[in-house]
Amino acid sequence: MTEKKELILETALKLFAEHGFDTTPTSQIAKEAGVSEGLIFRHFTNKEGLMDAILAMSEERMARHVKSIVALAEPLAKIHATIELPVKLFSEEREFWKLQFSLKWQKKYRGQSYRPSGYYLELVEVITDAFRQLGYAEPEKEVLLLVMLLDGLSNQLMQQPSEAFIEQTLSFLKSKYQQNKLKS
Amino acid sequence: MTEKKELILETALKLFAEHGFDTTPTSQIAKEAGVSEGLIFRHFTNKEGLMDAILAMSEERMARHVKSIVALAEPLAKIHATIELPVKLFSEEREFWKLQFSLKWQKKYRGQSYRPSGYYLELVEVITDAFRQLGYAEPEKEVLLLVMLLDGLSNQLMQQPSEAFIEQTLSFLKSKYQQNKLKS
DNA sequence: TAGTTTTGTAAGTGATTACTCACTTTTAGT
DNA sequence: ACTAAAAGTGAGTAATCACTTACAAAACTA
Repeated sequence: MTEKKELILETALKLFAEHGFDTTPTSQIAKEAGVSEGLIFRHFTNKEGLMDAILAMSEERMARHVKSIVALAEPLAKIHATIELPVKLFSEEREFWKLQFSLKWQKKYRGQSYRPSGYYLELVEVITDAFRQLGYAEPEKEVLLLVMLLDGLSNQLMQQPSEAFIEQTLSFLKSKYQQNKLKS
Repeated sequence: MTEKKELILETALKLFAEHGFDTTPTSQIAKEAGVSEGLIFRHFTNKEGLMDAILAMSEERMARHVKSIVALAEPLAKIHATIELPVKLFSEEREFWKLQFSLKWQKKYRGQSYRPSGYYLELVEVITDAFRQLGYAEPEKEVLLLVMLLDGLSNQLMQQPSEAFIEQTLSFLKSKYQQNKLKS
């Protein structure tokens, strides 16, 4: 990976997240990266290839996070770590995950490059088990509920809320999942 | 509203929901509507004007639903009706709401045409009150949680789940909000 | 029915776009 | 140092796009 190739990737990520894939011309990417437009196509074949390369980074990054959650011993700790996941993703690589989430709604990337990754499925399994261990009556449904909740949380995070809001929301969510709670 | 004008709106809605705003050429809209391309601009000035006209319909439709929820007497009934809202929206006008939700992620329509409508704010107020009446300790936070949950549910509904899945999920969600539950 | 407005069309137009190509420069292996 | 491959450039190009314009048909109004 040459320096300029990496620069193209970073710039494209930034611009795609900011303006969207379709509304970001390759000419602009080249210009802001300080690179000839032709180089983009030398390295990534076409515009979609550029997007695919960006998407490929997603798997790796998500893998790190999922691994660290799976490694936790306590089932409750796993659930709490999962709740924190969206916030962590957005604080680390805001542009990247913004793009990632917006893609879910685009037909082109549904079912193709953006299919649920293996790590996502692993996380679901692990959390299902965590709910089971905690004595929840319907662990599969609880996971679905948690997934929906985190989707919604990501939605909130898109709007750049304050640190205080995030803190508050997070602890409220966690308070919903505690040892001494009803598990009907 | 002439027949052809309405035809343009319907066709544009369908295509925008299917392929996205930026990736749907006005030429295709005209072609599928069986209308000359120029007529689109006669009626809606430009492509964005067409989108705005579609968006304008959103307020009216949402208004109907919110009004019927607000009219309910029991606070718990209000909450359950709110839970059912996304499913109702998607079953009635799938394409329309798909477009609506995908717009949230597009910079162009965040904060502009797609700002939280008055009806949304009214619903939030009403549901906050419902939670308060039910004795929940932090009604404002409960509403936020419910909003996130329904965002996530809408996400699920995008993937065209089975009737059985919807039924199951809905009743599970409702079971989380019941009179005899903990209200910490 | 004459006149005016509205609705509709077909054929453009200039700008923009993703992508190519012929070419030069840099890098790396021997 | 020689050479071949890889990295990089910049000037195209064909296609597509949103939008315009000149004009005709239809619908309303008097």
